[in-house]
Amino acid sequence: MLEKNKISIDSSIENLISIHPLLSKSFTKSIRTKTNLNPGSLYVLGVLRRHDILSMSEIGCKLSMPKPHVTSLVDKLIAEDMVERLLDPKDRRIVNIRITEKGIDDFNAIKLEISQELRIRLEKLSAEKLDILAEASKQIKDILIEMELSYNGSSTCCK
Amino acid sequence: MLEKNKISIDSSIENLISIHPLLSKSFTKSIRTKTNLNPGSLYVLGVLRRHDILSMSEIGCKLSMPKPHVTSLVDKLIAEDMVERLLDPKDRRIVNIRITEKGIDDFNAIKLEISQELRIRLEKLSAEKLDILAEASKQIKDILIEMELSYNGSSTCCK
DNA sequence: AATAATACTTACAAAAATATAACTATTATT
DNA sequence: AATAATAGTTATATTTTTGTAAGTATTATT
Repeated sequence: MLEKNKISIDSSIENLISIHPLLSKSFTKSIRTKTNLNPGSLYVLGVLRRHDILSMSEIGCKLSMPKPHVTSLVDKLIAEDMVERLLDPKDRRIVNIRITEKGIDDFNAIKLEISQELRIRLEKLSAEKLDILAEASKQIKDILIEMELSYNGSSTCCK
Repeated sequence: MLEKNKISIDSSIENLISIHPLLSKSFTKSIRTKTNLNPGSLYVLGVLRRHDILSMSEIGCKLSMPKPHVTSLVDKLIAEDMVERLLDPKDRRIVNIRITEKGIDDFNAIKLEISQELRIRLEKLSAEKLDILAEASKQIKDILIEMELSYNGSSTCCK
């Protein structure tokens, strides 16, 4: 590991640790007040929006949630017809969860709702900063998703 | 509002909504397993690390926490000598909280602890991606902190 | 001077997340 | 065939967070 890379890693960690509670502030409260889903169920819906189909274990792994919690969150989403259970024909122990059309529509609507306050604050930024934010947020999202995938494949997750 | 800005805002929101649970996954679990602070207390410590002194109301505002919760989280930090109460000489209703030297040291140590897993994953990234991540995360942090401040000044917060 | 508003605390209830153990059904190993 | 391992569920307890109401001390308003 090069010295230059170490510096990049250190400052990335420093920045990401600061970003986390700031984003949390932006979204968690709106999820509670503006939707009838709890935050956990919405995160499950979000990860299914990205992957379409995941087993119960994979969901728990990707969101670092204990399995029993995943069960209860998925139960709520099923009650709302946002996701559905599919039995895996190759291994009948596995329960695959797929997001439904309604789930996709609802998720998009919820995203609009919970981002209203953030949108108001973003509208006050300069055009230049908005450009920077759009580009930087895309880069971080892509890298985190890439890491999520590689992490998932390792032995430390979904053991 | 220009059409170009709208597009930047929409895609920023889309990206930030995806980033949030991915970061949450990275940190929340390590906070529980590797520290004896609950996540809330650590967020309070983090915001005090950035601002040095804040009143109880300001802390609650910046972290979108109900006041009674702030009281209990600050109590825990005081018990650990990480922060201290200061009476405001100009308005004796106000309780200002200041991070101590020990609080700063502890926070830095905790940051190292809770970022270990993330560090392992970051080390697998290419040098090019690490550069991008370091730069992008700094840009986002700066913009979110700038918004935090302006948000704080508006009438919608700390009412 | 009396009243209202503010900052904070205390007390309590409820929602959400976490952790653990026990259990069923299925698949893999021996 | 017997045993072990895996995927998921159920049940239960604990921690963390949220929300609300009431109360104290102080400051601002009238």
